[in-house]
Amino acid sequence: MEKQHNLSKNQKIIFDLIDKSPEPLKAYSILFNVQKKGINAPLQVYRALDKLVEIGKIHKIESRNAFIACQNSSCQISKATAFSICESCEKVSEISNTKLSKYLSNFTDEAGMKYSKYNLEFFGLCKKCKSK
Amino acid sequence: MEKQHNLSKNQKIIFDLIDKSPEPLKAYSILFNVQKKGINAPLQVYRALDKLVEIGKIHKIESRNAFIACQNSSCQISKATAFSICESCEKVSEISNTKLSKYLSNFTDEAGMKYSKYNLEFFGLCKKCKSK
DNA sequence: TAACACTATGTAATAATATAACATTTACAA
DNA sequence: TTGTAAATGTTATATTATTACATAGTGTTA
Repeated sequence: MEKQHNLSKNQKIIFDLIDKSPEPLKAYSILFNVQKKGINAPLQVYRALDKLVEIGKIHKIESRNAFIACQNSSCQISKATAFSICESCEKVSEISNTKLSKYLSNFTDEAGMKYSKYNLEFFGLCKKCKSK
Repeated sequence: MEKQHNLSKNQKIIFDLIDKSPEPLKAYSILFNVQKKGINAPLQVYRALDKLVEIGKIHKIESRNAFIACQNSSCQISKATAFSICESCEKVSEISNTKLSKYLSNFTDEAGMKYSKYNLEFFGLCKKCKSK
C-alpha cells in the first residue's frame, strides 16, 4: 500500500488545477490561475510543485518545463517515468508499459550500474497531427 | 556518411569550450567564458547552442539545463540520446548501448506509435559516490 | 497541556534561463 | 553579381526558478 499523503491547502489547489488540465501546465500559468485563490507568489507555486513531484502526484516534463498529473493509478512509479510528446500540438501522454519500465529499471550500463530512477521522453507526431 | 558541418566562428568557439569541459556547461557559464573572445550577449550563445544541438555536436541535459559534447563517434545518434546522471556529484555520461537504443527506437506504444526521437536520463549514484 | 520538531505559508527581492525584434554582415550557389 | 540562407551584433524583455527571512499550522510525545 502506498503511503497516503494529505495535501495541504496550497498543494491541493495546485494539484486540482493540474489534474483537471488536459495539457501540461507551466508554473507561471498555474500562478496566474490560482491568484484568485490567494496564492500570490511564484515561490508558493514552486513549493507546492516540488512537494507534489516528490510524492509522485505530478511529474515534470523536463523538455517543456511543465507539469502534468500522474496517470499511473495512484502514482506508484513516480521515479520511473516515460512520456510521449507530440512535436506539433504539444500533446503529452504518460506511457505506462510494464515491459518498458521493467526493461529500463533492469538496464545495466557498461560499468555494471543499475538505475532505479529515470525519465524518458519520446518525441514524434501524435495520430491527429500525423494525419494532417 | 554523415553530412559535414562547417562550424561558424561562434559555433566553433562554443563547441570547443563544451568539448573540452569534463562536465556539462550551462549557457551563462559559457557566456562568461567566451566573453574574452568577443561573444557578448546571451543570444549569441543560445543561437550557437541551438545549432550545435540541431546538428548533433552537443546534447542538452534537460534536467540540468546544461550542455555536453556528443560522445558517440561523430554524433550519429543525435536524436536518440541517453545519459546517466549522478545525483551526488552531478557527473553526466552519455550512454551508447546498441541494445538500449534499438529497444527504444523500436518501442511501440499502446496506440501503435513509434518514436524515432527520444531522450532518456537515468539517475543514481556513480561508482565514486556510491563507495563514499 | 506544553514543549518540541516538522511542515507549510507569506512576502519581497533577485537570480538564472531563454527569447523577441530589428539591423547588418557573411557564405555561397545560381 | 545577385539572390538567398545562415550567421552575427545589440538592446530589451520574457520566462523560469531560488534565496532569505518571518510567521503559522500540525502532529507527536513528555
